[in-house]
Amino acid sequence: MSSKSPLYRKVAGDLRTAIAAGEYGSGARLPAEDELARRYGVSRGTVRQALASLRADGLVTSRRGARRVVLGGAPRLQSFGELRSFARWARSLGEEPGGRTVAVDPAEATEEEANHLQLPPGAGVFKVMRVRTLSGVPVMVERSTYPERIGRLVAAMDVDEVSHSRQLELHGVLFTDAHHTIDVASADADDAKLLGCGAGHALLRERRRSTDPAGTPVEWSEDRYLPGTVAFTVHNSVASSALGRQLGEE
Amino acid sequence: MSSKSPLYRKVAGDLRTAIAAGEYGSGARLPAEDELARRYGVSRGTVRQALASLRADGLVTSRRGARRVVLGGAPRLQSFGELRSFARWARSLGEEPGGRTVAVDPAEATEEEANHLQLPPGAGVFKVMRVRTLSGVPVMVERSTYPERIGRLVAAMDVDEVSHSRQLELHGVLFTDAHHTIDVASADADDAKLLGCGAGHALLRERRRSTDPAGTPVEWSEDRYLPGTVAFTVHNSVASSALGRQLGEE
DNA sequence: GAGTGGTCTAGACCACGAA
DNA sequence: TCGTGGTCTAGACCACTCG
Repeated sequence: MSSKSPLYRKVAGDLRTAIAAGEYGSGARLPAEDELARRYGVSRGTVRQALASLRADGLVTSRRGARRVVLGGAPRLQSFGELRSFARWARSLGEEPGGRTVAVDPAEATEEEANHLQLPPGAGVFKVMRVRTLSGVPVMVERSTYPERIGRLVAAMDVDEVSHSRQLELHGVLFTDAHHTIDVASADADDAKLLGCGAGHALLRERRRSTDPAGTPVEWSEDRYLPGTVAFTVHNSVASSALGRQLGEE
Repeated sequence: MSSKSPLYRKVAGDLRTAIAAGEYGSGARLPAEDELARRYGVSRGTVRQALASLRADGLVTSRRGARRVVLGGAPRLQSFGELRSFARWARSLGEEPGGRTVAVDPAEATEEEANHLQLPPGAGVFKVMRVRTLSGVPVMVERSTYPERIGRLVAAMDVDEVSHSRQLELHGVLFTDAHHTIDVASADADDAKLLGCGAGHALLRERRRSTDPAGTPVEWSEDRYLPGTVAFTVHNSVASSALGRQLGEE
């Protein structure tokens, strides 16, 4: 039982489990911070850190003067609570992820690409197109642009490699932050062929810029999903929650 | 200058301003926590609270051992960093929001509605349909379902009232948490007429369940946007960031 | 090895909610 | 009024990064 993970994780994990198990029905009040601190033999600050994480995930409310209340947890689909690769996300839903690389092209970065990857205009990049499947069924076309160093690693991978991000991790390339933009796009000829829909068919589009722990951009990607196969979910709250997430800016 | 807002807000605000003003170029390193604490005459904990908020918004990285790095901030579109009403969001972009109520109907909650609003099956609700405009151009159809008490307040409002949420605030009804699901839907006859598109046209759909500070559901809404008029943006990071946001769960 | 962020403690005072 | 969460302090030790 040697635990190398922080205490607040243990506390948060226990509370998540208890909530998931229905020990606190929807609308029930959580124990007070002091009570939890006593129960776990930790300081109140540590308990608050655990609770902040539940709050960020939209599992509980919190306001001054009243105990925290358990929110009726809707089942999560593609939650943005934490950055996760397609493969890891699929597996967490009990689906079997797949992927096949359709094209790998060295190229010079367009102005937009150079901008997103913070490279000089015309710098060398690798463009990779992949079909992603869930249990064998094509659901998404992924077009990623990588800086040269990373692109080389991707280009060397098997075309049927399921998780590029896993492989890149093994080479010391980490994806730790991402900024996503979601809207609707129209299927082009490639999309239509790969997804088996008509050209011009509307697709759910997610564009993503991922960075490593040092803040260096490592990937610029555009994913197009067949409608009905996935949905994205996000939780939100007004300014001034526990431990000061989110500011407000008016 | 009597400030009733917390200290960490002041610190966070200053840092945001400095970053926005380009005082720390993209990739630059922020001052150390101790340095900021000394500079503002506050404790390190307070500085960390401020920095956690920047982290949550995707403005900076943070990892043990190295100074925080400023991320190249992409311009935000419809950011989910903080819960904001359509009207407030539009104004923050310099657009002029508008809205016209098309229909208000008392009804019995369907099973789905009762579920989302945590009401008994068949409870009385109000269903409200509205067209939302940006600078006079229709961009979205909003179908909201309210519990009876709140629905009555909405039903009593002027059909041209721009911000229902603002009015509800004045009546003591607060929206503090929301859970969003984003996908693609197809325009029905109402959508087509109100948005001026063809029936069957693909729309960007956001479904939302909002709750008040006590965790009581106050609104269940389905918004359908004309593609190209708005996009949603979200920021994300892997587990274990400053002040323990997000857990990970494997 | 020095600097830095991550975790944790043990206090304190205040603002707010509920009884 | 009393319990509760929000804010804040002043320390401490450790794990990690970087020169």
